[in-house]
Amino acid sequence: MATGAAEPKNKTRDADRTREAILKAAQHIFTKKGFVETGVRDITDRAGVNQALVSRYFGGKLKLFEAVLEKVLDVRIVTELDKENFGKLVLANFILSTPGRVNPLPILLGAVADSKARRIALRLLHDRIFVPFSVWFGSEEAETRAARFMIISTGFLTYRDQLPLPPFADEVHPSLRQWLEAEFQAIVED
Amino acid sequence: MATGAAEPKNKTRDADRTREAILKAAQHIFTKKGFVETGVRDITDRAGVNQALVSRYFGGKLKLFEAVLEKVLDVRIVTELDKENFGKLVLANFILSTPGRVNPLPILLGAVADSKARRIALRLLHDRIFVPFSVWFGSEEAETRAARFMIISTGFLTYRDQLPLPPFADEVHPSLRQWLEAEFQAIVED
DNA sequence: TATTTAGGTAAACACACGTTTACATATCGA
DNA sequence: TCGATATGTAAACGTGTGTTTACCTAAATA
Repeated sequence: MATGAAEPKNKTRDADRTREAILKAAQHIFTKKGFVETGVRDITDRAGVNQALVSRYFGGKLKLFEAVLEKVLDVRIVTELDKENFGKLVLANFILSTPGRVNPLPILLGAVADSKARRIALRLLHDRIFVPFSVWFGSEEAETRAARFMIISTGFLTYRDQLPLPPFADEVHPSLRQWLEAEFQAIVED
Repeated sequence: MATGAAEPKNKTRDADRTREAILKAAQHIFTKKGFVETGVRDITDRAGVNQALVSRYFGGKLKLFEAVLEKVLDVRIVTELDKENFGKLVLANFILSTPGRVNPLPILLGAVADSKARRIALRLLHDRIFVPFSVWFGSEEAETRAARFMIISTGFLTYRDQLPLPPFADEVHPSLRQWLEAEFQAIVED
């Protein structure tokens, strides 16, 4: 009761509302626990709906995962960047959490352990993140720059969320945060 | 037949040899498929032994995973480093594969999706890698440097092994390799 | 209001997988 | 040689989990 912000049960029957509730709950739990350790019942319990509705409305857990990714992967973020403040902007908008904006990378990374989910995540990662960033970086060594972005993002998020070693006792250590920002900035400058 | 280098069946009964065969097969498959997608039967089939022997000799899949990590995590590599050639040495000995030496990081990273396996991997990662590296780095910002090492290693290996995007068509692109080496070198220099 | 249909539910199903059990047999000491 | 023990095996077991089924009921339609 005190733990989660579970959705209240639908009193009136409304398929669209139910679908949205499932999507929202799924996004939350996939982010938190990863694809493999997230059960369909975890999602439907949180959404306050019946377990069968995941298969009915989305065609199964895997398709639901794909639907969550499609919903969350918003590439417009690339257009909001500028090379002057790339490091700061990326860190604020893409790596650290921002209220109102969902960071898709943790969900994507939560799929690497499952071969089927990974295939889906990989396709979206390529089309919605890697390619747009490559294009945005422009000509010289664009793919290498995009790879550097992916490597640092992936490494940092995995380290922070899955491998809580020092210096992550409470939050990101200032010196590490500073390094991160410089790393991202260097991608567009070096 | 043509695919794997499966162990031949033990003709003579020898518990030690069997244990070794299981460890060797487990190391191979854990590295290749990760903890979650590796089945006990996958391991025992490759080792050419009965499936029950994993539980009998190691106490279960999780304990076997721990035994593989214990066997593979060799910290002596830290003592072989020097700050002059840190980037080159780390890249050669710790990131890229070296014949005869097993890189423990992919096995460790293959456990992040499973909460129980992750706990084991995290403990060993801390004790056998993070702390030794921190100590080796020495005084100033040692933990931040160790974190940078972890982030870049983790990001690169995840990217290369789990998310094969460009520029990884065949092997590591030279410009990316060059960047990686410089990143590692900068950890001890900046 | 009577009928149909879409939305929702509980239970059962199917399958995968780690583990345990009961049994077989090679090895070795007395 | 002859038990005793260690080693190995096949089969069954228990459980977790995604999915399907059969059924129920509120909402919509005429």
